[in-house]
Amino acid sequence: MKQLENDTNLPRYDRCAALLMEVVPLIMRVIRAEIRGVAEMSVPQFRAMGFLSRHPGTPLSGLAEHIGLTMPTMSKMIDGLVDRQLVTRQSSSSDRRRIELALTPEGLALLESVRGHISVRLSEKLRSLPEQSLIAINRSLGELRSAFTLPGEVGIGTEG
Amino acid sequence: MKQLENDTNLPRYDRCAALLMEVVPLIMRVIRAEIRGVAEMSVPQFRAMGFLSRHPGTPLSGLAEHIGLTMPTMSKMIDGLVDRQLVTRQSSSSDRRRIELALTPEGLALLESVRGHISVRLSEKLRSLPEQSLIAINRSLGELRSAFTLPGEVGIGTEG
DNA sequence: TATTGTTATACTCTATAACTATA
DNA sequence: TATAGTTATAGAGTATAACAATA
Repeated sequence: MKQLENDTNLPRYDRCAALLMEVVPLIMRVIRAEIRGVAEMSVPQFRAMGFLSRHPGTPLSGLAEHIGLTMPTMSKMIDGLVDRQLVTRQSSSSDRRRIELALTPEGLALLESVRGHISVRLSEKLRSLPEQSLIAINRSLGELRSAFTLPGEVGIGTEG
Repeated sequence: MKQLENDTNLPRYDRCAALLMEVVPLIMRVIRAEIRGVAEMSVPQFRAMGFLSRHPGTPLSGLAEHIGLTMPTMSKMIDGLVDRQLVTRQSSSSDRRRIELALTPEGLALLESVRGHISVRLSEKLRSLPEQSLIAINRSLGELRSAFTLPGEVGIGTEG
């Protein structure tokens, strides 16, 4: 079954996939622990706040869709963030069914603080690597981002 | 603030950290969706089975510690896997307080099946990248694995 | 009638505390 | 008394279904 023309690259893909299966959860754990520890917040909450920082005024339905949660789930999540005064929830003047969500200044500050803490923690781990490796890793991560970003989708560090 | 000797590399670390924050959750979602979709299983369940495939006979306490869950949580998780006939739970002959955990043949087959499906799904995403990039990405992932693997810790694709 | 959001309910995953059996 | 594991209970986080308000 490896005779087909398209299969010549499969071992390389397999190797890459196996490495991703191994490395990605390791790094995800660091990120999750930092979000929890610094802000007592789940990853989806953090992603939602990141999205709102880029798209203030987003309605609940749009946010739920972008983050990949149902509206009831997002509604409850926003309840909690509003209670913590990290997010504002305001009826739209043009369509009173809609609510426009945005970060409070405290929410934005917390978001930036968490991002900074994650960056510091990840950098600590990266310090063992030589300069030349970091250059290559940066390029590789940029290519992985292209490969895994669907049109309309966003990442944790940027939009959601 | 960029004049300090030690700071010359900081932007590179920052850039790398920001990319990780963005890329890692994207890939994690693909992996999680595949585990859920193929095996109706959570990521920790999948990791536990991966660990048992490498360390059959592990007691509950050891598994809980390696996966990073409490014993009650692991006990309930194993309940479910035993009910599904993916894991066996057998009292130790030398110390009857302990139970020795292992995969059933069905459990091992499911584990391998899920790994294959994840690999296929990740490979699909990687197909857009040129051969040369894959080589560099493989090298980069290997270095990231080194940087993020603590002694005794394991990855999803290998041990846990 | 369709859309936006909330409430009701339930299930999974997780934890801490209390308990049982064994050492 | 100490250890391995389970049971009891509780709190997030998620979903589907039913509901309310608005268009």
